[in-house]
Amino acid sequence: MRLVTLDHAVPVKEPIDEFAVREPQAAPLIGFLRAMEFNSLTRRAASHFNIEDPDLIPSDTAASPAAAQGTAAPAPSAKPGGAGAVMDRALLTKPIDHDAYETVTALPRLSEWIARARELGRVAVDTETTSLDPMQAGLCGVSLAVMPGEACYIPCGHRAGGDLVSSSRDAIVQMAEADVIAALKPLLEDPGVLKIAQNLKYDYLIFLNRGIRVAPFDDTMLMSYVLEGGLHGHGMDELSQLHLTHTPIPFDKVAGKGKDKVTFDNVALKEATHYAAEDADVTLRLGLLLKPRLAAEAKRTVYETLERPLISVLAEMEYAGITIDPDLLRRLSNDFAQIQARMETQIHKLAGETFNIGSPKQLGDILFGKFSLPGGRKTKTGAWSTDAEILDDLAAQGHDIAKMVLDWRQLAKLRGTYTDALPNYINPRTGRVHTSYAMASTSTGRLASTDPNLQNIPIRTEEGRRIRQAFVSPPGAKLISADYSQIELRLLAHIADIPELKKAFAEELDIHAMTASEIFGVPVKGMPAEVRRRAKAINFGIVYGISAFGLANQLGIAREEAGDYIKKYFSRFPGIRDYMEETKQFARDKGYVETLFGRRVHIREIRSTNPSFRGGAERAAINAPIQGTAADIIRRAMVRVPGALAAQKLTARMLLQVHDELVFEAPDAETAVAESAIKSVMEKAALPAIQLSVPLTVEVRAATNWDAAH
DNA sequence: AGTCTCACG
DNA sequence: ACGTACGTGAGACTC
Repeated sequence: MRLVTLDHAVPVKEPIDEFAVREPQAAPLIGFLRAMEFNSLTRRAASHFNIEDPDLIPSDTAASPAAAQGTAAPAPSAKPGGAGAVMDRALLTKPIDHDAYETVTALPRLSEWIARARELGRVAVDTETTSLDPMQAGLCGVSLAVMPGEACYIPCGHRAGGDLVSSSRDAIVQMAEADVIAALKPLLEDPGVLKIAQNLKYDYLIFLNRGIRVAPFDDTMLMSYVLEGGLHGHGMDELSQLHLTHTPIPFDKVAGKGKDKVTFDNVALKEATHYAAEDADVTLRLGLLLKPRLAAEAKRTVYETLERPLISVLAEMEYAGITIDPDLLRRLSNDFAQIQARMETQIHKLAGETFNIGSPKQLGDILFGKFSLPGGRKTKTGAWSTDAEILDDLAAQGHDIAKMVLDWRQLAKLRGTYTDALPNYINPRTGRVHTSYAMASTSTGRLASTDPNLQNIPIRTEEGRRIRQAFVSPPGAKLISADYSQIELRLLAHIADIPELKKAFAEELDIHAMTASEIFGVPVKGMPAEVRRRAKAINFGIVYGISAFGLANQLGIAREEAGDYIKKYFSRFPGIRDYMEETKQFARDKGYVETLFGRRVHIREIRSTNPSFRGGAERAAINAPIQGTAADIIRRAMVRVPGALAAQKLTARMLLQVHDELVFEAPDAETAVAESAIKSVMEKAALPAIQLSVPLTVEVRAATNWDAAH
């Protein structure tokens, strides 16, 4: 296997595969114990994180026939465990002793810990900071764990010493941050030392902001996500409870809560050590426990190709951030506010009284109480529902107040969530907006974006698109948007193996028009827009696990009519019904479904006796392989794009991911070359693991703002 | 803290 | 008879 360095990688001086000792044919339980025994404590446990092609790693997904295709390298041969000690469950669950943790306050002791990590070839790492935002956080200290129960905390930014203050100077006994960073950098970048962390992306950014690119690494949160996604959350406290039957010290316990809450730099060193070292200790134990399970449960490829390499890719994206134009947003907000004010006067006039339009309760009371308008529906808590669907109906019946409330609401949404909120996210140091991607929060393998959410920036209305225009490129550069065309329907055609759909995509036909033509018997040429619209809704519905109720609701037609459409669809494409039935059965049997790449999505309520819950679970089971495979494919593209750009000496940077779209920033002179490189990587992203029977098509465009580029 | 509504794919 | 289109996150209001 050839190991190469990527853009931000350090040279691999001793490429040892920590999995190399795994016995390929070991039965799951035996394999688990063996792997635990041999893998966990081998010296020099470097992992090949810097591989050029994520598919060039040993096969472990034989259970997933499709995913096994592309695994080129043979399974590694067994080799002796070497210095590996036996790591048994007793050691991993040995009681936590907070007093056994060391507070490291000077370089000689820190050097000892670093040497110990080097000897073992691995170390668990955790950072304590002053903020959940890693782009603004101050560093309070770093904790390390080398063996279960053997952990330390290295404070370097505390303001409260507690007992650990120097009596002569009343200063806190701690190393300077610069000295800690300088001492840790060689360790954290040492290719021969595996760094284990919980939600590493956070710590990666803390270190990246201080000039360190951590590598190689493992992430316990992501191991858990791959093994047990959909079954439970993947936070450290939950994992500790679940796997170690240990409840870590709650953060509130050391930092307080409510008005007494302080930042971690104000926590006294002794308590800080208890808390921080415990986190590293627990993380190490979780890593030693979960890592062997990845191989034993044939999920190693998913972890190593779709999760682990994405950590640094996402961290670099978040680090880069994106420029927004606050002046444009302010002008928009003012425009919207003026229009809203006029609407408000009108609405109150029609209502015959002033009330808070933003209060669903008050609005419901006016519409359905005071005026007794028809079409009232109650929410599950018994209040009048006033959502857009209800108001649309009222507006269609000629109730102008409903239309006005709808328009008012749209502007309120745009102001509250976007024009007024986004400027507050501009980082004062970088002048840019740095979202955070949650890697383990969805059941399907999608990412989620928070603080702010940049995956739901408006696009569907003209007013909304004006907000998108505020996402801009810096002078001399362009934004490049690249998005997969119809990726989920293409994957449906492949996965359910529907000849007509595959042919339509091969010929790049209008898929919704073709569907309409097939089920309604209307020629594509001269097709009324309404017919195509209905077919489009059906196509979406299929991907969502269609129901007559849902389709009827979406199209505003009778359930019987919707049922007829579905019946027609299934008789025209019987493979779709087969896929749905087989997928439901698979989920019932196994409790999970899988993507083409072997990502497992557990479906918790698939055997529920509650028909409503079970129905929901069945639709989720139908949708997950499609949505999840699309998520896997764009993850693969994201892992490869930075290397592909660097290989052409391009400085273009990936900034955002919006499920089927990637947004880049590139110097003007680079845009054409970058566009074609990006398109090429994205369209080939399923290869070589999966040879899809439909083409993947990516549309790319460059402009000075996101709206124009999309 | 829970509910409702609505922004996105 | 039942209640659902799949997956998210944020802001305002309410209690």
